[in-house]
Amino acid sequence: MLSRTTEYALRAVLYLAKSGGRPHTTQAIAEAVQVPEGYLAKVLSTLARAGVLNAQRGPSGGFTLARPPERVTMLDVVDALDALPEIKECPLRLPEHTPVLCPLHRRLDEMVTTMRRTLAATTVAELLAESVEPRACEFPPVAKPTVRGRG
Amino acid sequence: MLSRTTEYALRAVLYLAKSGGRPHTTQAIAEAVQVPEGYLAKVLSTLARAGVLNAQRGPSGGFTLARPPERVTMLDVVDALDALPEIKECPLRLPEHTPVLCPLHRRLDEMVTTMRRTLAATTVAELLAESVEPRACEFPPVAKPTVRGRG
DNA sequence: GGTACAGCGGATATACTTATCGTCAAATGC
DNA sequence: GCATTTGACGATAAGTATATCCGCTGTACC
Repeated sequence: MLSRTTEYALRAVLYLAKSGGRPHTTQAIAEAVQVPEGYLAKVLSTLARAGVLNAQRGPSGGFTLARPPERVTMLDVVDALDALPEIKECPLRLPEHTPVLCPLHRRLDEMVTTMRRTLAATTVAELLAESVEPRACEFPPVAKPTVRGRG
Repeated sequence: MLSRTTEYALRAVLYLAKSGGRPHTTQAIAEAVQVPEGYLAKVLSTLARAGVLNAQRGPSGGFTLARPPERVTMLDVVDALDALPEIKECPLRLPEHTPVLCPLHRRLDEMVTTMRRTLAATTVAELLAESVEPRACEFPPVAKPTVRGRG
């Protein structure tokens, strides 16, 4: 339903929110949330461009949340990527379906709207708070001392 | 959100429901609902295999609805293709996320469930009934065109 | 049986999403 | 300045959804 890319982005944002304010590198996030590092790099860049994350280069750099978790919604993340379609006209472009959509596309539009509302109503902070009980959305331990370089 | 294939399928089913019980060929449907004929052929086959349509070969053959429109829901069509994901476990497969999902995926699962309910609650017959006229309670912001087609 | 119609199924092409890789540019510390 | 860290960006590959093509099979009618 939501793309894999969006799933990755949500996981990454949640991880950053949970891990406090200091920057985390792409590599660290990728290992923690189990997402291909090279691909995650692009996703994180997109989130930074959209203003959801801050990017900091150089030693002890990385990504941080651009706002406190209470002010980042799931919709912010979803919209940063490409996300939800707007159904504002019938794909057939029949004149009689504008501006009032035909019943089929009215239904579909309503579903999208409902999703938007749900996403907009849920902040990252809420997700974190809920995850205290039952057991948190823990991310796998990063036990392995990594060798530099990719892969 | 829903795939293009699903959109095609919904249009085709709606067309068949609207056009009465006699068989319609792939070509006729494709022209009517503006979908690439070769591709639609596969979609219609899938719908027939799923029991939503009946297929009849030979002269004056084609596709018909397998049940009266009152007993075909949008969900029947969507499910016939591949459609909505089931989010029954966290993609990270963390044991502590089963059987209770983490808050993130619980939200996503709820959204899918809501969509399913909406789709299941809407029959093809309802869509047809509504498409006769825009509902009285709706006031399009633009002057109404004189001629009105069907939806 | 023969012929025309229309769906069936496999092979192939195109487009978009997802993933990988290499090179560059900015930040930090010496 | 120079070396190192780390994100930015572009090119490319792999995978999946979408679309096209063509020969085959079942059906109706004569």
